[in-house]
Amino acid sequence: MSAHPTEELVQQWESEQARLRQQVVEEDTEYWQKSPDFSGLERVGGVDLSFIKGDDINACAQLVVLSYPDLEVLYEDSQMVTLTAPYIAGFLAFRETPFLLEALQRLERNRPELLPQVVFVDGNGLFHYREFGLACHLGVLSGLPCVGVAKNLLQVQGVYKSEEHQSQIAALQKGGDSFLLTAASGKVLGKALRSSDKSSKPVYVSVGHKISVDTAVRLTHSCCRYRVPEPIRQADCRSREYLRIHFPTADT
DNA sequence: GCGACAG
DNA sequence: ATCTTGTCGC
Repeated sequence: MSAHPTEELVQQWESEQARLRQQVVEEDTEYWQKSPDFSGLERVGGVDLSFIKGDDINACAQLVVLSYPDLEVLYEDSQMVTLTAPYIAGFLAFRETPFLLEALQRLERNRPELLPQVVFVDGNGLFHYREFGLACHLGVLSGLPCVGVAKNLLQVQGVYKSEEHQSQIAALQKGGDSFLLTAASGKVLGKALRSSDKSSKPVYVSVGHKISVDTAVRLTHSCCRYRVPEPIRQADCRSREYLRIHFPTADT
Protein backbone atom coordinates (compact mmCIF):
# COMPACT_ATOMS: atom_id res chain seq x y z
CA MET A 1 0.00 0.00 0.00
CA SER A 2 2.69 2.41 0.97
CA ALA A 3 5.20 3.79 -1.47
CA HIS A 4 7.86 3.36 1.21
CA PRO A 5 7.05 0.19 3.13
CA THR A 6 10.43 0.06 4.82
CA GLU A 7 10.20 3.61 6.11
CA GLU A 8 6.77 3.01 7.57
CA LEU A 9 7.88 -0.26 9.11
CA VAL A 10 10.86 1.45 10.72
CA GLN A 11 8.66 4.21 12.11
CA GLN A 12 6.32 1.62 13.58
CA TRP A 13 9.27 -0.23 15.07
CA GLU A 14 10.69 2.96 16.55
CA SER A 15 7.47 3.74 18.38
CA GLU A 16 7.28 0.16 19.60
CA GLN A 17 10.81 0.48 20.98
CA ALA A 18 9.94 3.77 22.68
CA ARG A 19 6.90 2.17 24.29
CA LEU A 20 8.73 -0.92 25.57
CA ARG A 21 11.78 1.13 26.59
CA GLN A 22 9.81 2.51 29.54
CA GLN A 23 9.49 -0.98 30.96
CA VAL A 24 13.21 -1.71 31.17
CA VAL A 25 14.50 -2.18 34.71
CA GLU A 26 18.14 -1.06 34.91
CA GLU A 27 18.82 -2.18 38.46
CA ASP A 28 19.46 -5.46 40.26
CA THR A 29 16.18 -7.09 41.21
CA GLU A 30 17.31 -10.60 42.16
CA TYR A 31 18.72 -11.68 45.50
CA TRP A 32 21.69 -13.55 43.98
CA GLN A 33 22.87 -10.40 42.21
CA LYS A 34 23.84 -8.86 45.54
CA SER A 35 26.06 -11.76 46.55
CA PRO A 36 29.83 -11.34 45.95
CA ASP A 37 30.00 -14.84 44.47
CA PHE A 38 26.46 -14.97 43.10
CA SER A 39 25.44 -17.60 45.59
CA GLY A 40 21.87 -18.61 44.82
CA LEU A 41 22.52 -18.45 41.08
CA GLU A 42 22.20 -21.94 39.63
CA ARG A 43 21.14 -21.58 35.99
CA VAL A 44 22.29 -19.19 33.27
CA GLY A 45 20.79 -19.15 29.78
CA GLY A 46 22.16 -18.29 26.37
CA VAL A 47 20.40 -17.64 23.06
CA ASP A 48 21.54 -17.29 19.47
CA LEU A 49 20.50 -17.76 15.85
CA SER A 50 22.67 -19.35 13.18
CA PHE A 51 22.09 -19.13 9.45
CA ILE A 52 22.80 -21.31 6.46
CA LYS A 53 25.23 -19.69 4.07
CA GLY A 54 23.42 -17.84 1.34
CA ASP A 55 20.05 -18.09 3.08
CA ASP A 56 19.03 -15.27 5.37
CA ILE A 57 15.51 -16.37 6.24
CA ASN A 58 15.93 -19.95 7.41
CA ALA A 59 17.82 -20.20 10.68
CA CYS A 60 18.37 -22.36 13.71
CA ALA A 61 17.13 -20.73 16.93
CA GLN A 62 19.06 -21.98 19.93
CA LEU A 63 18.47 -21.87 23.66
CA VAL A 64 20.85 -23.41 26.17
CA VAL A 65 20.77 -23.47 29.95
CA LEU A 66 24.03 -23.98 31.84
CA SER A 67 24.66 -24.71 35.47
CA TYR A 68 26.34 -22.03 37.55
CA PRO A 69 29.14 -21.86 38.50
CA ASP A 70 30.19 -25.06 36.69
CA LEU A 71 28.87 -23.95 33.29
CA GLU A 72 27.75 -27.45 32.29
CA VAL A 73 24.94 -27.72 29.74
CA LEU A 74 21.67 -28.72 31.45
CA TYR A 75 19.29 -28.08 28.58
CA GLU A 76 19.45 -27.54 24.85
CA ASP A 77 16.80 -26.63 22.29
CA SER A 78 17.45 -26.27 18.57
CA GLN A 79 14.58 -25.22 16.33
CA MET A 80 14.53 -24.38 12.64
CA VAL A 81 12.61 -21.15 12.06
CA THR A 82 11.70 -18.95 9.12
CA LEU A 83 12.44 -15.30 9.69
CA THR A 84 10.11 -12.70 8.30
CA ALA A 85 11.64 -9.37 9.30
CA PRO A 86 14.71 -8.02 7.48
CA TYR A 87 17.88 -7.17 9.33
CA ILE A 88 18.08 -3.42 9.84
CA ALA A 89 20.75 -2.03 12.16
CA GLY A 90 19.04 -0.89 15.35
CA PHE A 91 16.10 -3.24 14.86
CA LEU A 92 17.68 -6.65 15.29
CA ALA A 93 15.10 -7.54 17.92
CA PHE A 94 12.21 -7.49 15.49
CA ARG A 95 14.00 -10.13 13.46
CA GLU A 96 15.09 -12.45 16.25
CA THR A 97 13.04 -11.94 19.41
CA PRO A 98 9.89 -13.87 18.41
CA PHE A 99 11.85 -17.10 17.99
CA LEU A 100 13.92 -16.66 21.14
CA LEU A 101 10.72 -16.04 23.09
CA GLU A 102 9.17 -19.18 21.63
CA ALA A 103 12.17 -21.19 22.79
CA LEU A 104 11.83 -19.79 26.31
CA GLN A 105 8.12 -20.62 26.27
CA ARG A 106 8.80 -24.21 25.19
CA LEU A 107 11.20 -24.52 28.10
CA GLU A 108 8.70 -23.06 30.53
CA ARG A 109 6.05 -25.49 29.34
CA ASN A 110 8.22 -28.62 29.24
CA ARG A 111 10.89 -28.13 31.89
CA PRO A 112 9.86 -25.15 34.05
CA GLU A 113 12.33 -26.17 36.74
CA LEU A 114 15.15 -25.44 34.27
CA LEU A 115 14.18 -21.86 33.47
CA PRO A 116 17.35 -19.72 33.61
CA GLN A 117 17.68 -16.99 36.24
CA VAL A 118 19.44 -14.75 33.73
CA VAL A 119 19.82 -14.90 29.95
CA PHE A 120 22.90 -13.87 27.94
CA VAL A 121 21.96 -12.37 24.62
CA ASP A 122 24.15 -12.13 21.52
CA GLY A 123 23.82 -8.38 20.91
CA ASN A 124 23.37 -5.10 22.75
CA GLY A 125 20.98 -4.02 25.47
CA LEU A 126 20.96 -0.34 26.45
CA PHE A 127 24.03 0.22 24.28
CA HIS A 128 21.85 1.08 21.33
CA TYR A 129 20.66 4.01 19.21
CA ARG A 130 17.50 4.39 21.30
CA GLU A 131 18.74 2.51 24.35
CA PHE A 132 16.63 -0.51 23.55
CA GLY A 133 18.60 -3.27 21.87
CA LEU A 134 17.84 -6.96 21.53
CA ALA A 135 18.75 -7.80 25.14
CA CYS A 136 16.30 -5.20 26.46
CA HIS A 137 13.61 -6.31 24.06
CA LEU A 138 13.88 -9.97 25.04
CA GLY A 139 14.12 -9.02 28.70
CA VAL A 140 10.98 -6.93 28.72
CA LEU A 141 8.93 -9.43 26.72
CA SER A 142 10.10 -12.44 28.74
CA GLY A 143 10.31 -10.74 32.11
CA LEU A 144 13.67 -12.44 32.69
CA PRO A 145 16.91 -10.68 33.68
CA CYS A 146 18.99 -10.29 30.50
CA VAL A 147 22.56 -9.24 29.70
CA GLY A 148 23.60 -7.97 26.28
CA VAL A 149 27.04 -8.98 25.02
CA ALA A 150 28.18 -7.69 21.63
CA LYS A 151 31.36 -8.84 19.93
CA ASN A 152 31.71 -5.63 17.96
CA LEU A 153 31.46 -1.99 18.94
CA LEU A 154 28.34 -0.24 17.81
CA GLN A 155 29.31 3.36 17.17
CA VAL A 156 26.42 5.23 18.66
CA GLN A 157 25.50 8.17 20.88
CA GLY A 158 28.98 9.65 20.82
CA VAL A 159 30.83 6.38 21.41
CA TYR A 160 33.39 5.99 18.63
CA LYS A 161 36.41 3.90 17.72
CA SER A 162 38.60 6.87 18.45
CA GLU A 163 42.27 6.88 19.36
CA GLU A 164 41.10 7.37 22.92
CA HIS A 165 38.94 4.28 22.67
CA GLN A 166 41.84 2.27 21.24
CA SER A 167 44.12 3.36 24.05
CA GLN A 168 41.50 2.44 26.63
CA ILE A 169 41.40 -1.04 25.08
CA ALA A 170 45.18 -1.24 25.22
CA ALA A 171 45.01 -0.36 28.91
CA LEU A 172 42.88 -3.42 29.73
CA GLN A 173 45.54 -5.57 31.34
CA LYS A 174 43.78 -8.69 32.58
CA GLY A 175 40.49 -10.54 32.48
CA GLY A 176 37.85 -8.54 34.31
CA ASP A 177 39.30 -5.14 33.45
CA SER A 178 36.78 -2.78 31.89
CA PHE A 179 36.01 0.80 31.00
CA LEU A 180 32.79 2.76 30.68
CA LEU A 181 30.93 3.41 27.45
CA THR A 182 29.30 6.76 28.10
CA ALA A 183 26.87 8.54 25.80
CA ALA A 184 27.30 12.18 24.86
CA SER A 185 24.42 12.83 27.25
CA GLY A 186 26.50 11.41 30.10
CA LYS A 187 24.42 8.29 30.46
CA VAL A 188 26.34 5.05 30.96
CA LEU A 189 25.37 2.76 28.09
CA GLY A 190 27.58 -0.17 29.00
CA LYS A 191 31.14 -1.29 29.52
CA ALA A 192 33.92 -2.69 27.37
CA LEU A 193 35.21 -5.79 29.14
CA ARG A 194 38.38 -7.80 28.72
CA SER A 195 36.60 -11.09 29.28
CA SER A 196 39.66 -13.28 29.73
CA ASP A 197 43.40 -12.86 30.17
CA LYS A 198 44.04 -14.34 26.73
CA SER A 199 41.74 -12.16 24.62
CA SER A 200 42.92 -8.64 24.01
CA LYS A 201 39.77 -7.74 22.06
CA PRO A 202 37.04 -6.76 24.52
CA VAL A 203 33.35 -7.63 24.47
CA TYR A 204 30.74 -4.93 24.94
CA VAL A 205 28.42 -5.57 27.87
CA SER A 206 25.20 -3.68 28.52
CA VAL A 207 22.08 -3.95 30.63
CA GLY A 208 19.24 -5.88 29.09
CA HIS A 209 16.73 -6.05 31.91
CA LYS A 210 16.59 -6.51 35.68
CA ILE A 211 20.33 -6.21 36.27
CA SER A 212 22.77 -3.35 36.85
CA VAL A 213 25.73 -2.63 34.56
CA ASP A 214 28.28 -3.52 37.18
CA THR A 215 26.56 -6.78 38.03
CA ALA A 216 26.21 -7.58 34.33
CA VAL A 217 29.93 -7.05 33.79
CA ARG A 218 30.94 -9.05 36.87
CA LEU A 219 28.61 -11.90 35.90
CA THR A 220 29.80 -11.89 32.29
CA HIS A 221 33.40 -12.16 33.41
CA SER A 222 32.52 -15.04 35.72
CA CYS A 223 30.91 -16.93 32.82
CA CYS A 224 33.87 -16.62 30.44
CA ARG A 225 36.14 -19.54 29.70
CA TYR A 226 37.00 -17.91 26.41
CA ARG A 227 36.31 -14.48 24.98
CA VAL A 228 32.57 -15.02 24.50
CA PRO A 229 30.62 -15.94 27.64
CA GLU A 230 29.96 -19.68 27.75
CA PRO A 231 26.14 -19.55 27.46
CA ILE A 232 26.34 -17.59 24.20
CA ARG A 233 29.28 -19.62 22.95
CA GLN A 234 27.44 -22.90 23.58
CA ALA A 235 24.31 -21.58 21.88
CA ASP A 236 26.42 -20.54 18.90
CA CYS A 237 28.36 -23.82 18.66
CA ARG A 238 25.30 -26.00 19.03
CA SER A 239 23.12 -24.13 16.55
CA ARG A 240 25.92 -24.33 13.99
CA GLU A 241 26.34 -28.01 14.65
CA TYR A 242 22.60 -28.51 14.16
CA LEU A 243 22.85 -26.87 10.73
CA ARG A 244 25.90 -28.97 9.82
CA ILE A 245 24.01 -32.16 10.59
CA HIS A 246 20.64 -31.29 9.09
CA PHE A 247 21.81 -29.19 6.14
CA PRO A 248 25.11 -30.69 4.99
CA THR A 249 26.97 -28.78 2.28
CA ALA A 250 26.08 -30.24 -1.10
CA ASP A 251 29.44 -30.78 -2.74
CA THR A 252 31.60 -33.79 -3.45
C1' DG B 1 30.37 9.58 -3.32
C1' DC B 2 31.99 7.67 1.26
C1' DG B 3 31.61 5.46 5.54
C1' DA B 4 28.72 2.94 8.98
C1' DC B 5 25.95 -0.88 9.73
C1' DA B 6 24.68 -5.41 17.07
C1' DG B 7 23.32 -10.10 14.21
C1' DA C 1 24.84 -13.75 10.00
C1' DT C 2 28.24 -15.79 6.18
C1' DC C 3 32.39 -16.07 2.75
C1' DT C 4 37.39 -19.22 5.17
C1' DT C 5 43.16 -22.58 6.57
C1' DG C 6 46.78 -22.34 8.13
C1' DT C 7 49.65 -20.16 11.08
C1' DC C 8 52.25 -17.41 14.55
C1' DG C 9 52.83 -17.30 19.49
C1' DC C 10 52.57 -18.67 24.51
